[in-house]
Amino acid sequence: MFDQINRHVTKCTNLSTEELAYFNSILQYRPIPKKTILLHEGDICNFEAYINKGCIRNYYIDENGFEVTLQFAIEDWWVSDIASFQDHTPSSMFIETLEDCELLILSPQTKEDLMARVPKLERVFRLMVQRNLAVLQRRLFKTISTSAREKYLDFLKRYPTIPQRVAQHYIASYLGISPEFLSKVRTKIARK
Amino acid sequence: MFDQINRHVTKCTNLSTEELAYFNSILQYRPIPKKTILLHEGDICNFEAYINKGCIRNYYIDENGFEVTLQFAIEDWWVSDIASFQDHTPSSMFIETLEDCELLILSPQTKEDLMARVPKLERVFRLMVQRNLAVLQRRLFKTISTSAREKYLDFLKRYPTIPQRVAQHYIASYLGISPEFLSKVRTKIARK
DNA sequence: ACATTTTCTTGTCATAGATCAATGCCCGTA
DNA sequence: TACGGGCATTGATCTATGACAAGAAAATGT
Repeated sequence: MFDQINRHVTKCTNLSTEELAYFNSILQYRPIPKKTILLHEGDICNFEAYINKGCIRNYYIDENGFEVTLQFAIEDWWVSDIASFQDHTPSSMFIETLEDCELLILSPQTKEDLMARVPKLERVFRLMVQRNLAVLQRRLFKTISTSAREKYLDFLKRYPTIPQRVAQHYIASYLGISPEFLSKVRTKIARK
Repeated sequence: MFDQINRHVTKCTNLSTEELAYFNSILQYRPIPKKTILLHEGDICNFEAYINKGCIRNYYIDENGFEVTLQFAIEDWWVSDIASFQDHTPSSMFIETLEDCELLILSPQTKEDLMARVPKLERVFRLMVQRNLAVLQRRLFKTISTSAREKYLDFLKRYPTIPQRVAQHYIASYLGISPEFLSKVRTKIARK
């Protein structure tokens, strides 16, 4: 059950058996059914969840009720609203399971304890956030500078497994285009 | 000369006088004239720079030669291409001074040393990156979900001092709209 | 297997914003 | 004081994408 997450965490540092055991002991295992909203806008995010199995997205809802998907997360990813989690401030996003999931969860307190007891993990988490940031920077750039078609093709290249797992209108909301237009883009691509 | 950066760094942790002294001793002071390109696409970013004075932007150039400004940075901010800096991989962005600047610089090696010697700073830098990430998440959301007008008004609210310091076409490239259209948006706002 | 809901497609029309071109402005340099 | 080069503005088109509507297809539960 912890194999996957342990491999993940030790990718960029090495931990002793005791450290790993401690780490695993504080993770809370939670199976969650699909279509469950784990975090509502306005809530304070009290989890940082490693996905052992399943698929999750987090998204915003704008003033007109339109959803903007910030991220899809699948096996071996973490999901959270870091800002809300860190500062205990109300979140402005939603987090929702798209499939039945198995999660390994850190609460703010256990994470603090963990960092205090295994300081090496501070670095691991920093690197994780950095990677996240780099990915998001690139995405903003692409969002601003390319057409719907290119964004979709780029998405397929980077996340080839996602389209088989989630409904297309979610992908549209990730790309920042309407579902109808995504459909048109797809038929055009298919025709060629 | 180090007052500002020391206040900045001790905002979320407290360091002993020796730790601070060590930190300051490894910072490299560099005055840089305006319009200097500090990092070219393809280069490996070998600095993480704290801005003591001045204004900097980093930006991408797309396949059609259009610039997309990722970020303006002024006093009390850090600039770098973290991904390139961390992994020693070629950067895909440019970093350019917009005014004469005074920088305090970390190289990858000195940063490693610093982290090893003052582990508390690991946390400080993680929090910095997290904050960055949260800001960028919000920006992506706004970029996707709002009109040029709203984005501009939002920009004015969040960064009220920037417009006085940088040319308008830079702001347009930050907002992801053409300079001409920004001009039109502005006149419309002014008329009301 | 059927009914109901959700998702996807296709068409028409509307619009925010891009592109291009022309003009004037400001500012640094000689 | 004049001149040249970037900037900003304005107006006239053009285009990618959105909005709406209706139907087809696929998924879901009973």
